[in-house]
Amino acid sequence: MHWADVIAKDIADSCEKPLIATGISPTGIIHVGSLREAITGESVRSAVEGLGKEVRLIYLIDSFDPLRKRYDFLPAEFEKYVGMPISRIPCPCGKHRNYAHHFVQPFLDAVDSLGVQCEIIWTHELYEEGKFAEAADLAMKKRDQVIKIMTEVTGKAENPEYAPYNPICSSCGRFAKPVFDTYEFPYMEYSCTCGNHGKADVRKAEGKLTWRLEWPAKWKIFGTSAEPFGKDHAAAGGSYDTGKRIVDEIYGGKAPYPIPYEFVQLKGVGQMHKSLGCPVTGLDAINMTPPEVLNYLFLRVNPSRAIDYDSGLGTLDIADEYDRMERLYFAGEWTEAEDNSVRAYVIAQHNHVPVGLPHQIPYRHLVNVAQMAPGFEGVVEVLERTEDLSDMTEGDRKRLARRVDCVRYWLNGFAPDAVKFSVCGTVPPGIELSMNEKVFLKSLSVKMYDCNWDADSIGSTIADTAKESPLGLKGGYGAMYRIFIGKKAGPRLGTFLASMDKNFVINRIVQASG
RNA sequence: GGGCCUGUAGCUCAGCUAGGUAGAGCAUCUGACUUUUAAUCAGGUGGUCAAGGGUUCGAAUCCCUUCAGGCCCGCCA
Repeated sequence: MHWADVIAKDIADSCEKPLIATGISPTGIIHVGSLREAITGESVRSAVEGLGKEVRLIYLIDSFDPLRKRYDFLPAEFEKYVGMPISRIPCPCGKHRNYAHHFVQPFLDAVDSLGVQCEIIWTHELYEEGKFAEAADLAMKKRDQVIKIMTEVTGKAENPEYAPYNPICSSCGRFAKPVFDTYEFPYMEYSCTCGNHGKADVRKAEGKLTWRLEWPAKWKIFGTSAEPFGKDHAAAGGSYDTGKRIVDEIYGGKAPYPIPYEFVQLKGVGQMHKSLGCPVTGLDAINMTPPEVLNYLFLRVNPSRAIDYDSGLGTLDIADEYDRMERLYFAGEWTEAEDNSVRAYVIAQHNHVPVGLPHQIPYRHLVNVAQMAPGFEGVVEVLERTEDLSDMTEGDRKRLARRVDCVRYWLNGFAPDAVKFSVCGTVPPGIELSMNEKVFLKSLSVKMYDCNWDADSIGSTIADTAKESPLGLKGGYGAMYRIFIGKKAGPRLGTFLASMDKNFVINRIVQASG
């Protein structure tokens, strides 16, 4: 059974109306790993839904987290915002409502395009609405017990100064040091490094629970039944362990069914980190991988397995594999070894499996075609030279358009040079042709005048001419690639040349043969 | 120091909570298509399932030990 089905079954068996929670802390640039969490959550949600249960997925944005430091990608003036909640820091680019929005908005768009059906919840709004008041009050009243749990679970030395709740200074807007012994609901005194003393109202957004207390508070508030989280939280003595006891002993609630997952690494680069910029951001991944394929990428392996995200040729492999699974699914026949992947394909649709096999264009082929013609219509034109596209549905066209965009994005920033080509404006300088090659090109140029300008005719004209030459097919093709794109190999010549102007092609051949 | 995860064909991974003769894709090789390159198809090669021990009629699968790699442990998915 696929892992998402196993988890879904457990959840469906133990909850009447399951609620899956997931979230993100948008303190910096969002990376591919964040996508794993969202997709894992949505996959479990749709699998539970498939079992006939009413199920919700909420997406919590930790918009009230403080900015820890001025990251390198932030302008120098952001130094002054360190220590403030990110919902109250201005947007770095000026186009969004605040800092949190700036980093999370593109990601939310991405999540939307992946078909994740979730309710977005902003943590800073929860604080403003006083949703955390009860938890904050309990945590403060039972602070001794909280500290006891912390030391017991983490095995670290007891810290009598441990603050379950951090007030925000009314003067400078940064998190300040709480004064514990005068606490009386709802007011908490504090003294700030800026010299200000004051009182924070825990019913208002005048302070924040620390992460280890906030997480279980969310479980209690929403009644979370399952939640995916990174392995950092899953470590022994980590925040899931402390949260489990906090929610039970302090708040009187229940911990969710845990779905820990391994981190995603970049192939050949290593671990990603939100506070450093990363070479491939979550947005890049979204832009270069079709959404359905990205879903599939995370679904095909167990959450416990680390993923090396390959932004190179691996992107093509995974798209091809996705298409193959799609074909198997609609053919209704596959081997046992493929069972898991076919199921991953189905879950990747989030209960919206197409009614019939979509019109597939091989992804690798698209990489070539996208380089032969501009725009989407241009691509369609080239494709139509060799293939009947009349049976394409509106959905097929949309998918193709999206894939073309992805391929272009990939070609621009991530594709290895080996797959890239562009038609040179003249015979590339430095290209030396042998006498045989020149003779071949000369006789080819003559035949090309009489050749119909379609892929098949061009292909056979070149093949026939090459076979008559001592160069043979291989040598003939090689010469053509060199004079057109300056490389030893390239896309199939028939379709490739057919996408260009006949006179241009002939002129080039004549030019090179002289 | 504590803990989690991983180790199956060159690569990416199924199979491990049904213990019963090792699987898929990619790559590679061969052949077909009277176009051998980067749109197709059909075949083939390829693994003492990290190592050792135990349970069993039988173990990739369950148990123990070891080795290797990755990662986490009051910020981080």
